Amino acid sequence: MVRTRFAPSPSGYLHIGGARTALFNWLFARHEGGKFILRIEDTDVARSTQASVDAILDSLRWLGLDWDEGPYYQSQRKEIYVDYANRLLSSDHAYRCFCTPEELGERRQQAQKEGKQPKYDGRCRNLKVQPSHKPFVIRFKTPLYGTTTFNDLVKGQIQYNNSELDDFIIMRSDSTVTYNLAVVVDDITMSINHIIRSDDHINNTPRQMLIYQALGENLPSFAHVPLIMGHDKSRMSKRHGATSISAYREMGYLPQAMVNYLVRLGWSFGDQEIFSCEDLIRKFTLKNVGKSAGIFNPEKLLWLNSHYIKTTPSNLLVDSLIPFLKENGHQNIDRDYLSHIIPPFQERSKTLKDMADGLYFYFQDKISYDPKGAKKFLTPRILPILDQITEQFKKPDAYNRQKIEAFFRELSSSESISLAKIAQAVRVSLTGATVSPGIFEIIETMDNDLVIQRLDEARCYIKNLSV
RNA sequence: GGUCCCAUCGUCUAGUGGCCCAGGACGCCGGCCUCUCACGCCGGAAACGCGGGUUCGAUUCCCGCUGGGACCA
Repeated sequence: MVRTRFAPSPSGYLHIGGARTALFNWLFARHEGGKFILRIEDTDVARSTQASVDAILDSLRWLGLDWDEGPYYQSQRKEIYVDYANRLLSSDHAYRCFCTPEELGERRQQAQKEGKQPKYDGRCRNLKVQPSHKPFVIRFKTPLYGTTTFNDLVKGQIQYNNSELDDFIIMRSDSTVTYNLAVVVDDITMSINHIIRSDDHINNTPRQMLIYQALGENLPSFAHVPLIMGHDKSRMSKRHGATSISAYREMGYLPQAMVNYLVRLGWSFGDQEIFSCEDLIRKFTLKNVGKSAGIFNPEKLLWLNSHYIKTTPSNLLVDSLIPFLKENGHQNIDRDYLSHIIPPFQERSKTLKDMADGLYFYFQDKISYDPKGAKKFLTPRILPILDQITEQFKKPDAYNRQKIEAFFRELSSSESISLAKIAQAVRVSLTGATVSPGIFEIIETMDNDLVIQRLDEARCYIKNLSV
């Protein structure tokens, strides 16, 4: 059975790149009917926080990436790592090194001066007599000759000369183990057989393979997916703007949009752009993952978001939307009513935030007029028209879209005034703005009393102008 | 500096020797629709980094260069 894992270190929010790695692992596991395991790499105590763990788990759930096991925490597995380090020591695949950091620093400088590789010179590799009370680190005994080769599921054949690899440290003098050992021990003990991770780990792979071999374990398959870059082709960081999943959530993006965007950045299925989750699980294979790094493109993400806002049934959108309305100060929103009024907004909102902002006039007691709009459209000339419209809407059966439109068109011809002028005047009266969804739809969905009230207010406004 | 990875429109990509004077999508430009703004629809500009091979024929295979990136130091 396929077993994949996502192993973030909890030193901040889940970022775009990490989310995509998690997504690929999840999709691969789901596609293959395998398991997806979550592991928290929190060995760096100084930078790891519980708040980060919570944030990461929260973002994964939001994206819909559920895990089958874990989260396991590296910080709780220290004895296991030490045990494995000792095994390597006793099987002569590792050795104690007593060189001090100062000595190593000197030798490195010396080597650089002579134009040599600044790698460890293997001085303690075959020590006859070991000092008894000096601190030591444990180094892995890397083969001096030969090559380490693997067939990466994304990149293809990759080969390293073992002579290029030095005797790297697997356990520090304070008995904490280094990254390469911890990862391998975790992946072995958690039976991970497909390691899908970002390609900045490629150079670690041969060292990790050597540890697997020294331990007599079967090698997993490796798949290194390219990194996501910022617009300037450098690795994504804060200075490229919003990079965390939670930031996009707060800006009003939908998880489906995020997933769809992320998966298409580096993976493709012919010319298809839109994928449902089920579709992705069915179609996802590593063979279709591209080899080259991709640049994060916020415009395309925004387009996908607007697509999903448009196509998601309104009743399924309200729960995600309500927090944004609350954020804008609107409380006690009726879900059914909300679901009833948002369809025209779905057509023209790029984010849930946009939508919440656009809906304000439904929920705000007092609206203020856009100055330019009021000046241009709320004129004495339009007053008698607004009077007639107000009268019409006092009739209970007037609030039907077809009837509203028919009435407006009649007015337009009988009063010899363009429909645009009438519509804009009513728009400003009801919404305060010159931009909104179709005015007939607004009248139809807005509370009848509120329509009358706003029209009254607009008429008062015009009357006061002429005084 | 060493090791490794990568290279099709501005961006994401399709393309696995002839179907490609290169297809789709975002963005951009123009038009249509129209009560405003959007949506939608139609149309347009826009790419195979360079140089050698291999081949009857290379975007597609091989080599070199250049460029970008990652890791280590």
